[in-house]
Amino acid sequence: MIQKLLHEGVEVETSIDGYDAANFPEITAEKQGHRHPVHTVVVTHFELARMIERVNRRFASLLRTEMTKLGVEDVGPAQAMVLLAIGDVELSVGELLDRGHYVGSNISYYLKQLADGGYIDRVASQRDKRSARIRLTERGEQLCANLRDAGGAYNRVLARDDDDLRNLEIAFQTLHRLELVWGNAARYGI
Amino acid sequence: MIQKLLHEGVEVETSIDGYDAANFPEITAEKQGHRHPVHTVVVTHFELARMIERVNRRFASLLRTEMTKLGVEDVGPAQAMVLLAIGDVELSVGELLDRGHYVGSNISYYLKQLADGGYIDRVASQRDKRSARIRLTERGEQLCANLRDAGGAYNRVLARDDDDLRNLEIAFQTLHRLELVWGNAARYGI
DNA sequence: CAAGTTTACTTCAAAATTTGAAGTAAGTTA
DNA sequence: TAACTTACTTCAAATTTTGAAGTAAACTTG
Repeated sequence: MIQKLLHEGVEVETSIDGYDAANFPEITAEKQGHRHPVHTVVVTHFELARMIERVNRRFASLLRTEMTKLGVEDVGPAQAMVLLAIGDVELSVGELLDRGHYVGSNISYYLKQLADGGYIDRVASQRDKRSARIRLTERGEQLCANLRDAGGAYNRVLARDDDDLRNLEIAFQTLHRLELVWGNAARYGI
Repeated sequence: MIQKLLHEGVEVETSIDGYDAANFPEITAEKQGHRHPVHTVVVTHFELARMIERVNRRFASLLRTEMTKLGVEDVGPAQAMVLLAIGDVELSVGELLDRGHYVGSNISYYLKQLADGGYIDRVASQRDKRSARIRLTERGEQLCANLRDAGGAYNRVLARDDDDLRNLEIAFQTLHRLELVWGNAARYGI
């Protein structure tokens, strides 16, 4: 029964928290013609992608707001994400590319701005002089720390109890699976 | 014990599928100083956001590839996402804005291109002539159908069994919660 | 070890996307 | 009916992303 649905999408049941299928007419419309009456919706490949796109947009604008509050003017949210991706370790540009699935020239561009703003240091590796080693400066660490501070409030709202923790874990790992599937498909075809 | 962690992040346990904490040194680095030895990582607010950003990038490039395969040249993946957001119903620009949390001028811009390409029809509403009613044309529906067709393969890979289904559901709903929390925070402050 | 290849990144220009301020025209309200 | 709000559009500017070259160091192979 479920197998028959796989061409169409992924059968799921509601509902976490305030979520209500009625908010998603475009989804509920797709459950036509199968047997479960209520509290069963079908999440397709594209539903997920659209959700991810929306959530990403929301987060970017949130981050922009936080940065404005912090008085950061010289770099934008995209660059801040790069800083967070670097974290507290020293790494090469290539490693950074892997971390965010960025395109090379894109990261290069961001790193230039971040270096100009004094948020990172770049040193040519001793072992391999082609490879630039990147690390946060005091200033970069400070910005990350401030952002993480501001983020604490969200962590508290999002993770109220064990159920939330479990769900966040599953969401994280499922997204990772999407990342792999979509990434491999891009490289080798599905 | 968990409550103490909430300032830092969300405690979770591994692992779905091929996921291995070793792939995420930036996360495992954060589990310093708490008691679980292995298979326990901390997913912060920003870990999730970065994951979402990455997955979104992957999907966009996948979509671009699919569209190239289909020979679609006149619109890009962002516009295709708008088409998918419209779906098979007729709606106003405002409703579309809500569906994707777009900015008005942005959607206007996309709709112009989609209309120029013959993918959508816009008709002024009879009841309220300010309001444009949008709907897919034959051509728009065809593109969506083709994309959905191509997407079937991903649905099959992603949803192999009941466990997958459950996880995808939870991921979807958890993302929806993120959407709400991040969105409300943006509007009212947290 | 010289010549060619690959790797690791950078640069630049062009394209795509997003934002924000200003505009228009229809509806609503006082 | 004047003022305000809503629903969108337009345009210019900013931001982000792509893609094609380019550079220089490291490998590899005859």
